[in-house]
Amino acid sequence: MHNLTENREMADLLFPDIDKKPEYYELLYTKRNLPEGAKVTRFAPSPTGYVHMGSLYASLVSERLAHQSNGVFFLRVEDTDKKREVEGGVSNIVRSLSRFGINFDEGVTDVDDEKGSYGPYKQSDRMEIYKTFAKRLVEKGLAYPCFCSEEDLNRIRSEQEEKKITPGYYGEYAVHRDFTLEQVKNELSEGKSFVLRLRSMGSPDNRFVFKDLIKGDVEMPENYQDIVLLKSDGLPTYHFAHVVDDHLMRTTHVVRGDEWLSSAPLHVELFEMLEWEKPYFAHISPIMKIEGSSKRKLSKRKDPEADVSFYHEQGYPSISVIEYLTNLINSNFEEWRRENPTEPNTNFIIELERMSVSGAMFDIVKLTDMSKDIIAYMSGEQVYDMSLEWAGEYDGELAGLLSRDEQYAKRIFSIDRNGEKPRKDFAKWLDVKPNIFYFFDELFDKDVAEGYNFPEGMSMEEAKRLIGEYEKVYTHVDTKEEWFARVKEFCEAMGYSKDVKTFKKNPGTYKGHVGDVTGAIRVAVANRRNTPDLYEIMQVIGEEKVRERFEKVVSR
RNA sequence: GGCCCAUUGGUCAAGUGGUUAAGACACCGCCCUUUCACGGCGGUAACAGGGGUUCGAGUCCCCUAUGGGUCACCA
Repeated sequence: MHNLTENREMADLLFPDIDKKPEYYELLYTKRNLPEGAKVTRFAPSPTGYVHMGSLYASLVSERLAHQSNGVFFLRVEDTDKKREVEGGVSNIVRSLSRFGINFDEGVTDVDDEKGSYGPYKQSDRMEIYKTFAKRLVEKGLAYPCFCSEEDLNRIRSEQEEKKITPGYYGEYAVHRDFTLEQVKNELSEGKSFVLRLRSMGSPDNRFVFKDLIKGDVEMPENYQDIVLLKSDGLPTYHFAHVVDDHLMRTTHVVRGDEWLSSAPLHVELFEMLEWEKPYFAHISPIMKIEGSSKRKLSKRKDPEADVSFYHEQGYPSISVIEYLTNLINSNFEEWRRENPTEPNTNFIIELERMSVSGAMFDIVKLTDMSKDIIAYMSGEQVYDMSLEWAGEYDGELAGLLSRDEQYAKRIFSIDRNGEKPRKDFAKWLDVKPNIFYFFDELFDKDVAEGYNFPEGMSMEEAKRLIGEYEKVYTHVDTKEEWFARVKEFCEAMGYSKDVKTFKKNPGTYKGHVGDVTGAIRVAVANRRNTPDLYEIMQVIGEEKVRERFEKVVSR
């Protein structure tokens, strides 16, 4: 171990341009003045632009934690790996999250824009800060330069593998750990680049208890690896940046994927070396996907549903996705929702302690079900607005039809929607077109061109007979009751029973029952065997078109 | 392989030593109904296995199995 003056000299040698002291930053980013219990959380993606379902999930937890406690939620961009960066990535992330109602109080707002007084919020703009703290670590003898090349490291690794011992840079393998000032000077004068490593004081034999808000108390060995703090390009590693940033930005709760749990001992060591108060940690389990009989993490490469933009494209209302995820966070959400059907989901208080410690399987069927419920309770007006907005982006033809006659479209969406038991035929806006196409002649004609879809067992001849006769008795101005009474009357005239029960009692005496007759009419009008209320449909379509459609069948 | 985490029905999950082991989705049946859907009622279905501790264990301990995470100058 070197002495104090030598450490100072080393620090100046390594960071000649750093003139600020850590104290400067401590004063610049003072403790936040927040109400008791307020949580400060963050979302810290790398700017690839891609937002994974798991990231949305984690950011939702963070966002709720902050906002339900009157705290602060901010966005920090972790762009310390230049290879990963994607152009437009940042704005894409911001846009994706804001679509889901996740908004930031502070942090990066766009490529070169940010708000808040704890910035910069982009790690690449914080170089001086990292170096200032790195320099302090060197001064304290807690960090040192390492001149190993990639080949050197590989050599060490293979030797360790051969000996079947834990790989890594530590102990006798930490070849530069005890380099003297002179030796360092020599390497530097040869123009060698270096990485800055932590001089770990831990030992694998020392165990400690790590407190995690979700996983509970986890007993783990201390960190003893001299991990890299600053890479040879001068940028910090995740570990170092996380500790420095979350301290300076005064994060109170670090919520992140549990893939970080195993490096938590390292982070703890760093916080302690820097003599900082540790934030609370919450490591959340990944969202899984079932494939055959095995579980695995929802994968960016294999699963389209892993990318949150998938839901936007399919037209799942973002609130559906959020409520589904909220239910995954705390499963008592469903119960709460039943008791509070109209409250915004943000009124539901999430609790980390109630989160599952193991990974939940992503269940798109359940999401679909929840989404149907959510859409079912929207007004026709809302459904119109939202599907039009979606269509504007993804289905020009549908958008055209919906905006051609707004009143007409709104009447379509209002069918069977405002009662106690609304229909649940849409889970996403992609479902709209196949369910309303028959209201538009051009789509209907195209559909019918491929053939009519009359009820099982009904011949085309019989269908033509029924429709031909029905055309004569159809009275457009009937009320719903009159209309249905007339249908029943018509059934008897045509040899069908006027209700299902009568038919079932004496199947031989009838050609069929009222359901078959209405089925034929329904197909003539909509070419679908299942639709919302038939009377309403005919009223919306209008007498002229209804008659045209009857004719179309008869003249087939 | 080392370290860490997990394991309640097909899925999400309640449950914190004494329960007929909730509920939701899915599935099946019945009812309602002009069809389908909606809705209502009901049903099938679970504590990974083995040892302990205890009067008593899904709940506590140990072992095994299985699954997951992590072991980079990536985050």
